[in-house]
Amino acid sequence: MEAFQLLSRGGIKFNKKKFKNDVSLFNNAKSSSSATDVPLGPPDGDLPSELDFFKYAQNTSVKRKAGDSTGPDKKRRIDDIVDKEEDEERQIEIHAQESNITEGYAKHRVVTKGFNVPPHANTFDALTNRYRIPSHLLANLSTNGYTQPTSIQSYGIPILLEHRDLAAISPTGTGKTLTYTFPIFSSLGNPSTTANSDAGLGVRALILSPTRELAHQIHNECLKLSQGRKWKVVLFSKATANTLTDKKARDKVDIIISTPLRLIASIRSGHLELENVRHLVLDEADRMLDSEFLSQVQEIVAACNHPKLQKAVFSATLPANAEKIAMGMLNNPIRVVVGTKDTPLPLITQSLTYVADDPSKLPSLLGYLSQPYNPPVLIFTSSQPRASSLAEELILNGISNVDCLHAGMSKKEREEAISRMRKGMSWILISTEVMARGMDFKGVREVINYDFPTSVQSYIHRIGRTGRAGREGKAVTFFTDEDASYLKSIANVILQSGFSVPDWILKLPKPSKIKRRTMGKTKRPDTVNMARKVGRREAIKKRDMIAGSKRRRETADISVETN
DNA sequence: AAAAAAC
Repeated sequence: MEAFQLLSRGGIKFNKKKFKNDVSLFNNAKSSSSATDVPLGPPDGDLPSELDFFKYAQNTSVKRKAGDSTGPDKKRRIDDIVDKEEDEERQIEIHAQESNITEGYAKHRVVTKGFNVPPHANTFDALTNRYRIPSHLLANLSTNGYTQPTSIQSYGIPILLEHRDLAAISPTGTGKTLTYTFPIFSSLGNPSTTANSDAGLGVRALILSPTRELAHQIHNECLKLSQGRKWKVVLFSKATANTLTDKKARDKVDIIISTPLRLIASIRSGHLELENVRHLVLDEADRMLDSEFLSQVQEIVAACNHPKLQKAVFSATLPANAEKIAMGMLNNPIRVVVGTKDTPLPLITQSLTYVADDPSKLPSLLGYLSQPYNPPVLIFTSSQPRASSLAEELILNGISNVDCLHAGMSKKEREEAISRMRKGMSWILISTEVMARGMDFKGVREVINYDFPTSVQSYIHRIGRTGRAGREGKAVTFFTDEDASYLKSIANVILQSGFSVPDWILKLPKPSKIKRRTMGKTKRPDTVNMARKVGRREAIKKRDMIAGSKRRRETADISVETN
């Protein structure tokens, strides 16, 4: 049934002319459970490209040279030395193969690059044959439902277990967190609280995250793996930092998960030593290495001065400049790319919706929400005030269970919003970029980009909040005339994922730098003010029109899964 | 390339 619905939804909904006459025509792609509402599928009997995951897996061409494969490491691999290539005057082996691991429906291509890449492990059992994995760790895997490693896990875990540096690029929702937490717990020896002669005391693993929420989520994952042993895994905050001002207390810590600035505050105040850290992980690496975070991260990396420090960076996206910085930080790194770089999961059905201008967005959204949809829905705006005001606006329009989350809110408010989301109590969460990366809400099946994302990376991470762990998802992106400058690049991403995009968008010229600059300066008004000025009348009309929407929604296909 | 997030 799910597959049928996905099949029926189609790709791009776009109708510029009609919009000018009637806002309501822009109630876009529905996901109804009622069979009568479901439009007919594509006329041809072929599998639509969005469901043809194998095609997706083959999307990227890899240069193949026939013949020569007589590398020194040939025996490490039975099947897959595909290519050799000169890279920065060094001979680097390229291993490429179709992974035989199925994640949902998707088959991912995995490409590794680097010296002496350890063979991957297709099962967790294969890992135990090759490495000494503590039994409690294996037990915790199965208790938490990890039966089969994902692609990134089967490649990344052996690499990290052999204490190699790693740059891992794998799509959203494919199990990156476990890829680095598992080897940490496996390699850490004994908790600092017990006899631990070889590795010394104190924090020996450090995981950095760009947001508090993601750090919190990583901490939860660590707790799952640490069950039954006395690991001290600290989610670093002002409060926890204050419990560690005593060196004796710090010596009991094994793992710290933190945002950069919080950690730096403790280093500078002399209340934290990182010289025994053997595992350093940058999650959302490209974000952590962009201009605002870079110097902070560099300061932390410099403080981790243990000679056996292992560094690993993870992300679903890694643009060239970020990769360059990352590779410069790593020592003899192995690079693993799962799937096609900078391409979202094929499980996410993507579409673009034209909404003319900013004032038209609210009526369009209300129209969208008057149709049956799958809560909880995650909605992205471009700024904190716009997130808050849109939340108010939806509530004013009689939509219940609306939550808002941005970094301008208090820690407590943020935690409560997350908690309601996890419990399935929110139907709609309106947020900024703070929620764009890493957050794993298994129930989220729809993402709406109310404001256009300002980068391809942002787009990929935002829509990656759905379609997690092999589930289907749906992503709708509003665009206005103002978004023309970025439209083409996002449209290319959608095209690359196997969905169709109107021709005229792909033919858009590259916007001049001057234009881009002026566009960046046009300030978007709050959605509230905007609604008062222009959209209010339509909004009220719409509200009356959709007064029955609650009734309708109750009969809609509501399946909220909680974590 | 640009806003948000980090304390």
